[in-house]
Amino acid sequence: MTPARSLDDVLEHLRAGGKRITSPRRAILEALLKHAGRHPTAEQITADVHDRQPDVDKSTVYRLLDDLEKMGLIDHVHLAHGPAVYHFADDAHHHLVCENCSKVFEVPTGTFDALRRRLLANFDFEMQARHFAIPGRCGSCARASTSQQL
Amino acid sequence: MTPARSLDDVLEHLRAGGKRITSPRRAILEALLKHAGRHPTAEQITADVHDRQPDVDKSTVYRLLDDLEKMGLIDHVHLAHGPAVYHFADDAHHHLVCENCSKVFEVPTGTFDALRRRLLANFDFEMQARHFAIPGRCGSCARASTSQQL
DNA sequence: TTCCGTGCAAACAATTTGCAATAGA
DNA sequence: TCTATTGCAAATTGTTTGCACGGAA
Repeated sequence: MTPARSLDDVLEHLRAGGKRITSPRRAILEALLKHAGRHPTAEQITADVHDRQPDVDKSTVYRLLDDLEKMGLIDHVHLAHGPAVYHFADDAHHHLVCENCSKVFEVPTGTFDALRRRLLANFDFEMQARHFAIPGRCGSCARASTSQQL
Repeated sequence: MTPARSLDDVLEHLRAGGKRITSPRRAILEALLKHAGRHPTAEQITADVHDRQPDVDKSTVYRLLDDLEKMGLIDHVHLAHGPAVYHFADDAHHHLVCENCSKVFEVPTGTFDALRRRLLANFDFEMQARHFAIPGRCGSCARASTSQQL
């Protein structure tokens, strides 16, 4: 996957996919790029767009996010609860979410290779955890709480 | 965890927790027990209850499911998409869901021991995957589709 | 001139909540 | 009696959809 991390880059991908370049799309892409490396929700992206263009509707944001995902430029991830978050597809990683403090930790995809092989060998199942975070408890929350198990 | 798989058993747990025994609760528990070993949704349980007592509201079902979970009698699991499913807590296992055919496969919790240890050692993170299924593709769907990767 | 893309409003699914009436203990 | 529990309706959250208008190509 060629990284697509500049506005021109993504616009080019859009054009190549037969999509039109519009002002809402520019604004959404700029917001997305601004959040690169983080995990923005559709709502956060929409809020960002609204700073500049208050009339852009959230449905437009969702529609473009869908398109970008179909084009393989971005991925969505469901954290333990709440809305999906988005990140660039070339920034491949898996996610751990603390169910207590909601912090998100990124781990290299290789971390799951052994499990992936085991599920394939023992259960004939091709794991695909890209879109779902692994929930649990981060170290500091685990130590902070003397309470019962999660 | 003492298995609680008979109506009397669960009623006893409820009483012990200071809860009242009511007719809606009996019906919900009977439906739950009838589905033991499967993965019913709140809606399926409600439908079941309605066969006998059409006036029981789904909010009542949700409220009892919450209570039972707080008491440690049942667990909920989020499959890849759609509603949560419920199963008895003593029937501990993890879930694989095929994103194509939606079939659910149960795997022993031990399957994840190595990953659990690795996440703890490398990332100071206590994995708790009980409430979330691992999505992917089951063998037959993987072989059936000559299409692209998930 | 074509359609694609858009804002708007409404629909959606799953779940939660407020509230007054009811019924267990 | 006394308060937990219930049905009902409405609110919530995150996301999707139908539709007619407007603007990119």
